[in-house]
Amino acid sequence: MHRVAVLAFDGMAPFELGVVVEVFGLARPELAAPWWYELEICAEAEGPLRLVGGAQLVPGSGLDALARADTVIVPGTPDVHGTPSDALIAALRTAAARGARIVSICSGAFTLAAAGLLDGKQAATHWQYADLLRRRFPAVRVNAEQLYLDQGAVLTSAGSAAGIDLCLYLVRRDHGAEIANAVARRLVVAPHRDGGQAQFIEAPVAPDVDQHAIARTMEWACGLLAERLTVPAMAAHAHMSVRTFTRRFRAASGTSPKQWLLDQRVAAALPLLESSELPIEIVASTVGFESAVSFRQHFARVMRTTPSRYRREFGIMR
DNA sequence: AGAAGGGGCCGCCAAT
DNA sequence: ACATTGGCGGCCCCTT
Repeated sequence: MHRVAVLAFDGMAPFELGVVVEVFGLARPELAAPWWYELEICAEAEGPLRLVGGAQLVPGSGLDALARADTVIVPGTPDVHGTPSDALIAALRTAAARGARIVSICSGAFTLAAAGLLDGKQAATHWQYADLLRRRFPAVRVNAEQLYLDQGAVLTSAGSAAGIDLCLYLVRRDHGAEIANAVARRLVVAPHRDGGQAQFIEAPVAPDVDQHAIARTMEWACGLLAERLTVPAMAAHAHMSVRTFTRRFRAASGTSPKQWLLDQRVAAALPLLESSELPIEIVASTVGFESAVSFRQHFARVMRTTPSRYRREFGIMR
């Protein structure tokens, strides 16, 4: 059993709380995980806390929850210019010193930084706040490029939705990709999306209706990963010229078709690495790579490890 | 490991 | 006047 404590603040947005509840707060008896999480929503004040949108929240516990948590999650603070109370800072420091995993979402990085937990460490935050975070806490190495960053005991994530990616990543670390993918499927989100926030800066809101056409072609392509898929073939499936297809594809997804394909192939390889003992060569060709060499190359780019190291870490035969 | 060949990406622009 | 399309070409990165 693993206790997760998530902090709630007066004036917070309910979404980030919801993300954490979805991933850690729901029972998942269908998943065949040897253990699951126990979630506590806690707050400094006894509440009721006001949430953006007008609802009120009565937290289940106080800061004492941080003293028994294995993972502490700090969502975005409503006030990026303010300073957390001494009590909160002390509770966070104690938890960290005890060995608890400390996690922030969006502007929650400000709270961690104020507690000194990010000194000398790399940290992700929402791109709008990156400069402010740098200025207020020069000891923090702000990285505005990544969706989330794993610094071992301290993990930070960018905008609110990147909190989903980070929470799924934690599940992957704890239970392996197969379980994490199952949770992702239940939430109907991508099990893993690659790095950058740049795509969202360029296209903050998903554009128009032909999103749908692109999505259908993506789905079609996912079923044919093992085949030799070319961009012209995908364009033909979408009934578009190659030029229009690549243009719409980028607008809808933030990447190019080929890049997306490669990422999908890597993602498809994860469960094979985890729960089979197929040689790397076979895994590579099964998910559509022409050679093990290029598989290793793209695997490293996306996952920042080698396939065999990944298998050793997350494989069922661990 | 490193180089050559080829497909993919995207800025540019004329045409619609 | 303005937006969208799709061919072209050169650079880039993937593959071999």
